[in-house]
Amino acid sequence: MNKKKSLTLQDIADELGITKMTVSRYFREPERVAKATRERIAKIVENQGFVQNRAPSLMSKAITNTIGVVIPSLSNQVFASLVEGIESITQPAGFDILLAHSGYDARVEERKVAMLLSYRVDGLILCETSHTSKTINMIKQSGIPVVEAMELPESPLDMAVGMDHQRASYDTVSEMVRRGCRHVIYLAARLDNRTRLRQKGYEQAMWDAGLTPSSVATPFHSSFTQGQALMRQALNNYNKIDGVFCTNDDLAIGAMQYCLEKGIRVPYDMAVVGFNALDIGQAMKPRLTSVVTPREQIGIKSAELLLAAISGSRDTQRTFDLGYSLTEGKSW
Amino acid sequence: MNKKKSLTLQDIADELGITKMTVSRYFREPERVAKATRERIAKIVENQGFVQNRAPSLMSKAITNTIGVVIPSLSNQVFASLVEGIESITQPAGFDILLAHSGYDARVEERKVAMLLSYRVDGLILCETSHTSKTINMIKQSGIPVVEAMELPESPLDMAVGMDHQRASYDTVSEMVRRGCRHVIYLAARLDNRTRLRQKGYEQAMWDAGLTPSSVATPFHSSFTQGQALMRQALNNYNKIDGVFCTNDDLAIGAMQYCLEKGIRVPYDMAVVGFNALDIGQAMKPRLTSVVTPREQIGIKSAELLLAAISGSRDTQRTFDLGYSLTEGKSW
DNA sequence: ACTTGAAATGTTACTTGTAACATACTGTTT
DNA sequence: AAACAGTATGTTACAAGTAACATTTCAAGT
Repeated sequence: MNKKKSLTLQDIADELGITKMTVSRYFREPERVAKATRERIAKIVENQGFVQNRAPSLMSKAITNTIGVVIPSLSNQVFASLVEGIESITQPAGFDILLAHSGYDARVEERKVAMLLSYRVDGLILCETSHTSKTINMIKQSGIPVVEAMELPESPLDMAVGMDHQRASYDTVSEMVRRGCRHVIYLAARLDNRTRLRQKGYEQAMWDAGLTPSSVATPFHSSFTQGQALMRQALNNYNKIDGVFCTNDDLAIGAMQYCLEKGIRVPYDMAVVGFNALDIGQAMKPRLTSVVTPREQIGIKSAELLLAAISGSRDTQRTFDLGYSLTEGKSW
Repeated sequence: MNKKKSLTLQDIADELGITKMTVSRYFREPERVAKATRERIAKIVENQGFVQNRAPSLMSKAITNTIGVVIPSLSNQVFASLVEGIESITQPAGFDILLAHSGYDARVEERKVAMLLSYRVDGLILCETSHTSKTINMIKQSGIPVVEAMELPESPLDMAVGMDHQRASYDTVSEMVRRGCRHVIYLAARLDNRTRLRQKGYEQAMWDAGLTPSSVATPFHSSFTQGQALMRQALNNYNKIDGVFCTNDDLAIGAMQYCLEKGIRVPYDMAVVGFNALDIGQAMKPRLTSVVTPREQIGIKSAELLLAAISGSRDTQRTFDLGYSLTEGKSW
C-alpha cells in the first residue's frame, strides 16, 4: 500500500461536472454555493474522507492560520496548562497549532523553530528566553510576531508574558525566614534560566535576612528521585538545615519523601517549599506549600497578544507580568 | 511589523546571478554545487536567516519526510517517553515530527488527524485505538501507513505496537491474591480503552481466584488528588479492603497518601499497586509496586515500522507485543 | 586539434488551491 | 420588452520549489 495520489479539488469537480473553484468555495464560503451543489459535494467529501492539501494555500495566501508553539518538555504539567490556555483562544479563532518540544536545549529549539517557519506559521510562542543567534536571525527575517511565555526577559525578542520568578522566590524565601527558618538550602535540577532566576531570588532573600545562602544542584533534569538525592546530599553537606526551597514541586516532593523516610518531621524539623503548585503537592501529606504560577492565564494572554499582532493591532505594551500567588500547605 | 514577504530561493539566486535551481540543489544535494557557489549561497543563508518555504515541495514531491504523531496528553510521562523513542529513530532518518494532542477525545483526534493529513504527512502514529469513522475514512483515503501504539487492538487500522494491558493486569492482580489479598478493589479514572482493558484483566483474575471484583471510578481524568478521593470512596463503600489495584501510578500515589493520612499501613493493612512505573512511585515511601510499560521501546519500534512501510518494505507481521514487567516496591 | 565525459548550471513544465475578475442565468420591476 | 439585481459558477494567472531533461564548460586522453 503506497501513499496514494491524494484526492484533489479537481477530482471532486470532475466527478460532478463543475470546476474546482466551486469546490474550493464550498470549503471557504459554503453559503456562496447553491444548496444542491453543496449537498453533492458534501456527499463525496464524506464518502471519500477527503482532506484538503494545505500546501497551495500556504503558497498563495499571506496568512496560514497557524501558529507554532515550542515547549521545553512533554511531561510537565506546567506546559500542558500553558498549551491548554493557548488553545482556548486559538481554536475558536480558527487557528491551528503546530507543536514542538525542545528538551530545554536551545539548539533543538533552533531546529524546531526552523521547521515551524518552513510551514510559514503566522506567529510563534516560545517558552524559553535563551535562543541561538540563528534562531533569532530566522525569526527576525520572517517578520512574524513572537511571544516569549513564562518569564519576563529584560529585552524580549518581541513580546513577553510571564511572571517574575526571582521576586516570587525572594518573597517566598523571606516568608520562610519570617516563620523561623535560619538555614534554608536551595535545591536545583538542570539549570535552565528559570531555575537561575529563582536561585537569585533565594540568595537575595537570604542575604537580606543576614543569612548565608547555599544550594545543592544536579545536572540531571528534575524528577522525584532527584529530589530525594538532592535532599540526601543537602543533609550530608550541611548539618543545621531547617528548610529547603526547591526549584519545582518534583524536587520538593522527593525531598519531602526523603525526610519522611529518615524520620525528619515536615514541617517541625524541616520546612519544604516548592514551585508551580502541581496537583501532586496537594495530595501529599503534609500538603506542600508552593508558588502558584498562572500558567493557563499566561497561555491565554500570550495567544491573545499573538493573534492581535497577527491581525495588525499591536499593543504598545510589550511585557505583561501576570503575578503569582501561593498555596499554603502544611509543609512550612 | 507585518509578516514580511519571505525570502525565496529566487531572491537568493538573483542576488548571486544564478538560477533558483542551483540554490535548490544547495539544500538538497550540496555536493552537486561548486564549492565557490556553495560558499556564496551559504553566506547569504546565514546572514539573512533564510528558511525554505515547505509548501512547494509538499506539492511537487510525493514524500514530505514528515510523520504525524497524536498523543492523548501533554503532561503524561508515558507519552513523553514514547515520543522520545520515536524521535530517536525519525530524526537520524531525516524525518520531522508534527505533534498534536487529543485530550483522550476521539473527536479532537479527528480534528488533529485532519490537520496532519492536510500537511501530507507520510505516516501517522496514534496512541488510541478508538477512532471516529471519519478519522478512519480520511486515513484510508490518504493511503499512508499508520501505527497504533500502546495497545494491541484485535483489528488494527494498519499496524500496532504495544503490550497486553489486560494480561498484565490479570497477572499482577493474581499475584496480589497469591500474596494474601482477598478484597482487592480496582481504582479507575476517566475510562479510556486502556483503563477498560486493565479492569477486565483485574475482574478475570478475581473471578478466577474465587473472589468478587469491585471497582470505584471517576469520570474526571486521573490525578493524584483523584487517587485520594477514590481511596476515600473505596473505604466508605467497602469495609474489608486489603488491596487496591490502580489504573495508573497517579491514582496509586494518591491512594497511598490517603492511607498514610488515615493511619492505614501500606502494605501491612493495604496493598497498593499501580501501572506505568513512573519515577514518582520510586521516590515514595513505601516504594510503589507497579507494572512497567516499555513505552520508549514502543516508540522506537513504531517509528521503525512506520519508516519501513513508508519506504515500501513492510513486514508481514502487523502486530507487535513488546511485553511488560514489574517494579517490585514495598507497597504490596 | 579533436573527442569525450563529468561537473556545474540552466530550462521547462508541473504541483493544487485561491484571488480577482468575468460571465451566465434567473426572476422581478418598470 | 428592456433593464436590472442578484445568485451561481467559470476563467485566468499566480504562489515557490522540484523532477526531468538540456546545455555549457573545461580538463584529460588520444
